[in-house]
Amino acid sequence: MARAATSSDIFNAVAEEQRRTILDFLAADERSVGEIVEALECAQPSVSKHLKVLRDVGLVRVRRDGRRMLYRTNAVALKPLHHWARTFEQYWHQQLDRVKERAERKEEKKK
Amino acid sequence: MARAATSSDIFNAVAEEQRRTILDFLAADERSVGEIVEALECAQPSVSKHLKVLRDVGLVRVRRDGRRMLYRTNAVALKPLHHWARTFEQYWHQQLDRVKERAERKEEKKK
DNA sequence: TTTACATATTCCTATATAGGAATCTATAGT
DNA sequence: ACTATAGATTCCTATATAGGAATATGTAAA
Repeated sequence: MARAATSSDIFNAVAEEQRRTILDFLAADERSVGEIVEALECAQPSVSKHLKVLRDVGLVRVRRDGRRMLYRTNAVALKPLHHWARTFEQYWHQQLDRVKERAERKEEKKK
Repeated sequence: MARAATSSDIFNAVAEEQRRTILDFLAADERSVGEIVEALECAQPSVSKHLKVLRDVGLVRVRRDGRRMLYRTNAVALKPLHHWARTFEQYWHQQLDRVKERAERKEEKKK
């Protein structure tokens, strides 16, 4: 079997760096495709394809304005990613604590 | 060009669901490959391959115990993912606020 | 040193890109 | 009705899987 489709879920969709950059760029305000192309210095068809993937998984919303399409990040759709990463917070605190302890024991020995 | 390698960064590595499940499973305690195979109901070679990807990006650590290999999640390596997702927190709060406002305006009209 | 057990690696195949080029579609202006 | 502009879609290709089967490697026990 091949890798899961990029548009099968948000994890696969944001695996591509350009798509993360697009989400960053569209987070605060809506922007046209042309503005994204200029900001990313990326070919227009590539941007359109990335936007389709992001649309398919609900990470961006679109509305038409004349002949331009205005895209905007749908931040809420990133919650599952944030939530998953967050479940590991407790463990990395533990890890840092262990590092600290070791450093402190070393200090003790010096004395 | 094809998709970036799964082992090119943590975002690509965790795009695969099985690999996320493995990270969940190895978060609290170290486990042998056999235990992972049993827990995931996944073929042993597949698990070994997933573990290699996770090792390559630093998401798991290994140590040998006799003829078993004990793996454990290196939670700290997930921080960049958490941090990136977190930058959108402010935006989804704004979104939820807008939804709330709309609901409240509706309530007002009813009266 | 055989034998058994635990993992890792190799080989194979179907599939899904990402990017570039070319083309199609839709809307606005004249 | 034309023409120009903004985006979307299609076609093409090199590349990287994920999973299954078979095999190799490494360690422990008899």
